[in-house]
Amino acid sequence: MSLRNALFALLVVEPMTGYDLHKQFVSSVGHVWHAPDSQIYPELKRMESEGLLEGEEIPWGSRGKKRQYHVTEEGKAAFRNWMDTPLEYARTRDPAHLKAAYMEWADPDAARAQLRAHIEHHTGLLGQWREKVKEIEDGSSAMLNRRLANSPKADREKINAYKVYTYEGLMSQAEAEIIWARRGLKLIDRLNG
Amino acid sequence: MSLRNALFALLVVEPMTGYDLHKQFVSSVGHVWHAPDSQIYPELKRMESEGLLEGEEIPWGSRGKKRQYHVTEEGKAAFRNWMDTPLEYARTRDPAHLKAAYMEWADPDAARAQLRAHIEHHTGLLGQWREKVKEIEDGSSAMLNRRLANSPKADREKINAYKVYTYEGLMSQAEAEIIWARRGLKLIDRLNG
DNA sequence: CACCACTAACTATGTCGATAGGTAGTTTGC
DNA sequence: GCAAACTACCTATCGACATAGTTAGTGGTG
Repeated sequence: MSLRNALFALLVVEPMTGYDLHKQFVSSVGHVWHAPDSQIYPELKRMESEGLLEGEEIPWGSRGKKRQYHVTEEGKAAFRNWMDTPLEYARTRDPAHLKAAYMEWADPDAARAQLRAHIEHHTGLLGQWREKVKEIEDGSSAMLNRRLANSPKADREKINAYKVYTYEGLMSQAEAEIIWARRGLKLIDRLNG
Repeated sequence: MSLRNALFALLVVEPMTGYDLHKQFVSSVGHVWHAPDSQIYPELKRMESEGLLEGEEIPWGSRGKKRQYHVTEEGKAAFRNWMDTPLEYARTRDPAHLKAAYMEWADPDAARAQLRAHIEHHTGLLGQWREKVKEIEDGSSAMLNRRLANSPKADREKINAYKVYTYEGLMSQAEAEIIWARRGLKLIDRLNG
């Protein structure tokens, strides 16, 4: 159900094609919800058939065409409804911590490599997110600027603030992972004297 | 593939039935990897057919019977191989942060309720994990004691240390989420002052 | 004008996981 | 002595995701 609402979040800003949405899933929303295009296209059709979206054929070049979707009132209501409904929490499935719990089975060097990869992975994410926050703060994000332009003035501060707030949350997750993995490296050293 | 390795992690300690494993997935391993019994039973069969496990019919009561699985050498090799192979990181799918990113669409009170639920959820987990760490530290966990008894003396310190280390990682994740959600509550107040 | 990257959309297959059942025997407690 | 709870195992269905394709038109570069 979250894919659907990620699509809503993008489409309430401005009408888009499946391909446009797909690109957003690579960059912006992709940071909190990833989806391949093979999931996006069928979901758009389903949403249209349920009356939550409306698609419009628009020409592209001389012979080409594309389908642009916009959110109906019913769709907006569904999105707001999801926003106002508390989440159900999925039970954990965390391969990195699963592995860590049984690390005595690993070769110490492989375990070190694993933790170093964990650090690298989260350092990479951290870098990306810092960039994103910077973009928001100095207003250089095209998507966000369109979103701000299409929104009532009163909402603009909120839109920025919640975006930054979200990225800060992701960043503190990543920082926690990095600290944890560094402690793990020390632990491996200690246990393998 | 992680379900398979979670099963290995339990079965290398001692032979178990599907039902025993299922119970472990509710309590111990379930904290890092959840699985319903409807996934466990077929996976055990698959692993047996691949020669990674061997099942043995043992009587239970007068007419009942159960199937106890133990890991073959091939299975142990497969587990060690997984332990020594770096993880591939799945792209994020985080409904809580997805929602937070578009919180201007929510009713402020609903958003507050959401964040309070987030705090409660993670506070609950934190409590469970603190308990688990205590159990490990004062040696009152039955499963862990069997595992320690079946392990070479040299490994016992490692087994305990990696378990505690894992729970500490989970705990710092939960703490980060709680801090983030508290900041969110303040932010909502400020923006809707 | 050929080439290539990009835009646009879609399909097909397989696994994973959630959910919700069903059957049969066993043990415990009142 | 029987109901309830637990042990044990299994199936069936559905949606979510990953992966890997296919087809067709567009726009820019050498």
